[in-house]
Amino acid sequence: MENAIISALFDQMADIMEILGEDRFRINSNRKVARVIGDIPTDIRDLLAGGQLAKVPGIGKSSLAKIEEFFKTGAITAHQELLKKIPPELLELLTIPGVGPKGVKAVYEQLKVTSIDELKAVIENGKLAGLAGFGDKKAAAIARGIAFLEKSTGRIRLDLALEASHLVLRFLRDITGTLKTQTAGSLRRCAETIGDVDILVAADKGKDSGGEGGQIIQAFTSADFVQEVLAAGPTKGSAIIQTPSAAVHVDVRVVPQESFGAAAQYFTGSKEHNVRLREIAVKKKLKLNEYGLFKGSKIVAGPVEEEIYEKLGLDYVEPLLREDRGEVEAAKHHSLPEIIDPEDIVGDFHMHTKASDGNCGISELAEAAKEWGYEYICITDHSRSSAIANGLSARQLAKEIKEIRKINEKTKGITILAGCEVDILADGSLDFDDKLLAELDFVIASVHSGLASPRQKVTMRTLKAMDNPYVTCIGHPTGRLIGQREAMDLDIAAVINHAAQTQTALEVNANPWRLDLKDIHCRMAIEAGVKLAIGTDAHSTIGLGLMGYGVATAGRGWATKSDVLNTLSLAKLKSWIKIKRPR
DNA sequence: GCCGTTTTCGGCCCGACTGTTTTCAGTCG
Repeated sequence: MENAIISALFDQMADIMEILGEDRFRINSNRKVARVIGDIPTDIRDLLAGGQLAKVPGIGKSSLAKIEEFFKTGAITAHQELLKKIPPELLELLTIPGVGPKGVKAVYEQLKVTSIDELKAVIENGKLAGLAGFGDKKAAAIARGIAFLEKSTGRIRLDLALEASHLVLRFLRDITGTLKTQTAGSLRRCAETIGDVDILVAADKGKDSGGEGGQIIQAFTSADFVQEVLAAGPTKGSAIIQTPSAAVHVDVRVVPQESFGAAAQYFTGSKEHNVRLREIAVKKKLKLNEYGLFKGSKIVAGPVEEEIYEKLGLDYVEPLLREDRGEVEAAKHHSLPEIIDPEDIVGDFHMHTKASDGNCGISELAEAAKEWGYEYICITDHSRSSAIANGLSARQLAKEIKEIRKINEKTKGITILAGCEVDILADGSLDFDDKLLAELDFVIASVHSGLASPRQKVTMRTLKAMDNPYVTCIGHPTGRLIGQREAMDLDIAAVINHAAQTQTALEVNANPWRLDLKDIHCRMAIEAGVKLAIGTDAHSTIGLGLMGYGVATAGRGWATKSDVLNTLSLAKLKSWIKIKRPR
């Protein structure tokens, strides 16, 4: 699938045009095309052939022609023409924090710098500081930016960002002058990775430099956990903080209480969602910024986030949906989904005990799950081929099933289902025979080997597994590990179609390393009528607490309660599973 | 380059912080 490649080409065209100083609106158009293509879950080659690509907002005639050209020739002429104008290595300079297109242009034209190493050299020999518009401080800031880039791993996982936010929130709430706090940005939207953690503080006199704002930022930037201060003004502080698990970039913004809702809206983003809202505001002769929605100088909405949407003639959009993926139109036409809430979840389908690679027993998990208010859980230890995870043999699984039944009889207040995370083998067959699988209440089938195999192979294995009447669900369907391992090259459209045909659920693995299916694939599955099964893949009682990440990912895919299997009562769940099985 | 419930042409979102500046450009989100 070439979506990612084409998206990157459009982004690169925008980068080069920025360095060349071309028209910013045309640059933005290319950026938008790149983003829109990146958000499309299916092969755009198919959409192009079917004529649907021309209808996608943001992709106009010119971009469509470029995409067609790419599929015909494997390249885009306009892109190659742009590449002739600058050395391609120059683009890496744009990744340095503090260096933008103008800076790149200046160092290239005046100092012949084309790489990060060459940039380091002109910082050291003082030539950069001598450049017009630069200076000692700016050179030092760029040196810090390079150092940060070299040690940073880029965007961080959701759980690490959440940990950092808790640390900072606890600190800020104890400061005099803090009236309210709120997480914003991509963390509030539960994006799968987080660039920096945004935290909002409501304070009196936040806009005055001598007021609470300055004091709050000062307290934040001098806190023990702060490793490096990147910026500190009266209303905004930016710092790298050290948590027990990671170094995290945190931005704190202080706003007056009367602007808190507008600021929450503004800083939650996404940027693209906000642009859409501000466009609507302009059409209504209003102005929207982080201090409020204004008619002239009069504030129309500000303290409460919901009112911003209301006054713009929109239904309230949940943060999870704010990605400019059709939610603004839906809010206008009152057709937003009522997305799933963590409270809707009544069970967890995916967990491991110490029989395979977990570290607690069946009863312990059941007792812990009761605390979550669940009606049922399903024990799903690994099968024999997952040797590295101490997978169970057929005999061991048969024994575990008996043990689960016995413990279930003694356990009050929750039902323990017998399941297994059975390996999908290289030929698409399963690790256990149907006779044993038929003993289980719930079967997750997962690919754990050969993830780098060609598209046809990994797709075939997954489709074949779904044909098995005892397979309830495909576990972590794409196999990705965020920031560590690429997803399998799965034909996701084929998998979703087959899941719909075979009454097989697709897992949303809630582990923040996985979040698999991811949001846009969840949405595609839902549109095809496929049920999602959210599982924590817990290896301990603590792991049961990961459910929220999975629920958020499904919500980002526009999932409602009825799209998710583990919102069903036990009786309804059982009859759903039965439909596929032989009578 | 894209788009149209004020437009098929003429617009296109908004502000904070920094550093290098005598009033603002660049970068970021």
